[in-house]
Amino acid sequence: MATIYMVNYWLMKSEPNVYPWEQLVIDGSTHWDGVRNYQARNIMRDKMSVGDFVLFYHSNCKPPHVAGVAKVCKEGYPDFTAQNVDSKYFDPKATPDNPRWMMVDIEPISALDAIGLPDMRANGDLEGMPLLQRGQRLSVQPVSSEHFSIVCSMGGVGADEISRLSS
DNA sequence: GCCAACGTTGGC
DNA sequence: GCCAACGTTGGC
Repeated sequence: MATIYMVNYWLMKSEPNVYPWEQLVIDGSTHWDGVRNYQARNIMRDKMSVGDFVLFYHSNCKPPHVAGVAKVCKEGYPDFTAQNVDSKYFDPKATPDNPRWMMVDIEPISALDAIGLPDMRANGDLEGMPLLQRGQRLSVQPVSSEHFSIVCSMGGVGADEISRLSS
């Protein structure tokens, strides 16, 4: 009997002057530290699974854009930077018993031609995408499989090609 | 640099 | 538990 694995899709924001897509490619994988928002934490802790796809989004730049596709390669575990007094992400309320903040690891799958936020807004097929909602600030957010495919296509890589590259 | 939208903090 | 003050995010 075959086991069906549910693959989910996400979008994660990073400021290019803090941690750009190019650095992820150099590193080969990275732990997504520094998330200090409960909603985003809960997604990483409860929802993300190994094999899930991630749109890697560059925020706070002109224009903001999706830069590539990554894949979750390690499921939620404590964000150790919260317990490091020397880290800018240090949180005195985080302890070994109650780490408070969680992270996942991701690895790059494929670069995309930069897909600017204005282009995404202009694409009616992306209507309803959380990223495009007014006032949304979540740094880790869900993406539907349909929207994921559309964004990949806009970036010059078919979703089937993404699947092939990730296996 | 502005500011809208949110999230968090802490006094009461 | 309310809510004002404050801090942060992030597009513009």
